[in-house]
Amino acid sequence: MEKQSYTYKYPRPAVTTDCVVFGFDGRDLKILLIERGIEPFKGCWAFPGGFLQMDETAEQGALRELKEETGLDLRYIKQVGAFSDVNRDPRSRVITIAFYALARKSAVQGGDDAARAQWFALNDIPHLAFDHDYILRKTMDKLRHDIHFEPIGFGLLDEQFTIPELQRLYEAILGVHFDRRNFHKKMLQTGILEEVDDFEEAPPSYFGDRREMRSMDIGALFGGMMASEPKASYAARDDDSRSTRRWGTKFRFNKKRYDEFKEDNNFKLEF
Amino acid sequence: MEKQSYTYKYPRPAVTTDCVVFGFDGRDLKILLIERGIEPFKGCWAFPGGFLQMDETAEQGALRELKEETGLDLRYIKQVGAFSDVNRDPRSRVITIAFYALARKSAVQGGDDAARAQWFALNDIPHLAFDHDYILRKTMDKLRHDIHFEPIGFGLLDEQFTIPELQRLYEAILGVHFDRRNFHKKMLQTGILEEVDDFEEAPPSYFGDRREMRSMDIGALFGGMMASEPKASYAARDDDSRSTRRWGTKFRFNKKRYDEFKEDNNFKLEF
DNA sequence: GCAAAAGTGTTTCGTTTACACCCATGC
DNA sequence: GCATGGGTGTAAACGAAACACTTTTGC
Repeated sequence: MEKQSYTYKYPRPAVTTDCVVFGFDGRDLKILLIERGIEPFKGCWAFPGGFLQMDETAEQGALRELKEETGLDLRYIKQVGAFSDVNRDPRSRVITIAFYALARKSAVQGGDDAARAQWFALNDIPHLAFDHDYILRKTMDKLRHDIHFEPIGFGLLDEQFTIPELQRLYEAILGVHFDRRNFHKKMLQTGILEEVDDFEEAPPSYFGDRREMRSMDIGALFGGMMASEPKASYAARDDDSRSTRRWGTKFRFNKKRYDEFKEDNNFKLEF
Repeated sequence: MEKQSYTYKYPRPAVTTDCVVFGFDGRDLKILLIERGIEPFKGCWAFPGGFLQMDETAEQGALRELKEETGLDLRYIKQVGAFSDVNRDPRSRVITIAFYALARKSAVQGGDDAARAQWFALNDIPHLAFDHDYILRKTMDKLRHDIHFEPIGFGLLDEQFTIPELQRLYEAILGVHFDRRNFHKKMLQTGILEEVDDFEEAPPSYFGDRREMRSMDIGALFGGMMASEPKASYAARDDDSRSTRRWGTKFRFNKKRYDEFKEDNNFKLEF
């Protein structure tokens, strides 16, 4: 790699990206941090991130850095905003564009590929490098706000989850407690959840079709109206010796229903 | 003018700011645009904005450019976000940080200091330079969202305003129609408005024809939409001793009450 | 006098909240 | 069988939506 340099007529700030990665282990909301190996703030913890390259958007840059530094290969991030305080980096003028991302439970529990990446529970965050404390506050504000309007929670759970798991997540993010029954009711009322058969690791093709069908039926039922009972008959089905569980019902997020729901509500939805 | 240059080890994108300035003339929501005098997009309309300087935050830069280009001296802007598409500027890699700002009615009607600045009604926006069409869409989305949670409307009206004026503004922003009585009630019960004595410096007929304008405008606007019911008319009884106006009650935004209200509602308020 | 806008109160309806019981599971 | 957590129904309270009449002002 030969040494190059780039010259401009006017001074330019450097531009970096930072990514606040949220994870949820079933109890606490967590954040993925990197221990800095170089000055400034060597030894401090910071968000994964780095300098933006010329051929990538900020989103792409944030995802690339995230992968490089933590091994996490995510798809979806959401911009929090640009942070441009003049002295936020002691070396020189650096503007950062911050994002947040959601990692599924399995990613949180699966080890960290990167040596110096580590998950921290939200109430146990160390003092962070640069203005990352401030960025974190702003990002939390945004997450707490966003979760009321976008199906964010589902990005933090595995594809299949139970309503109580979802509730614990909401409570962890918002720091409040919901009534079990009302939460359950409200979530189902939106119609954006579809029930999933209990078979966690069903043989692919044989049960695959069947699960698909059943999901559609349930979806249609909920979409219709909730006046009375989703008393879906658990009739003759499922005599399986090991899975006679009548609770622990798994659901999954149905994007199609969500989009419809959004339109029906003129894009003003609330969770 | 001496020629200088700045050299960096790695390439850097240029960073600009852009400011979407909203105004409201009593009828339409408007946006302040600048006609570009140079390439690229010479002759096209664009948001006021320009290159960020090294000693100012993005907010400061946006306000500075706004003042330089339009004469508007505002205080408060809100960040929309960074736009970083690789090819959004045909010249080179330029990232922009976009903001929106709110200008009071009087600023809208007061002429534009800058030769090439002009207000455009929202439904009459020309095709804009760069990705400003896209930025505008995103900014509108954000404004429509924000107005439910922050006392944005008041920044677009003069310090004193009537409830119907406020309602027209909300309707212009959100593109919906509210019931007069419910709107009135809801706004008052938030407690963040305080009534202003009628006799306070009513700036006389300088803007006298504004009322006329307004009536006409409203008539035209509602011509097809007034679904129901101003029923019978009643004879005017002029036995009232004082012919002081019994309507046209002015209110003003009470920031202190607003802050209290916000706390009472745990910062989750809705308008 | 007439048209158009502003101000006000009540009823209806739907949503949210509060709350109790029974069933599965694991120890 | 006991503790823990999951699943469901229902009534009360609250807030939002629908809705009519009266007065002021300008012409």
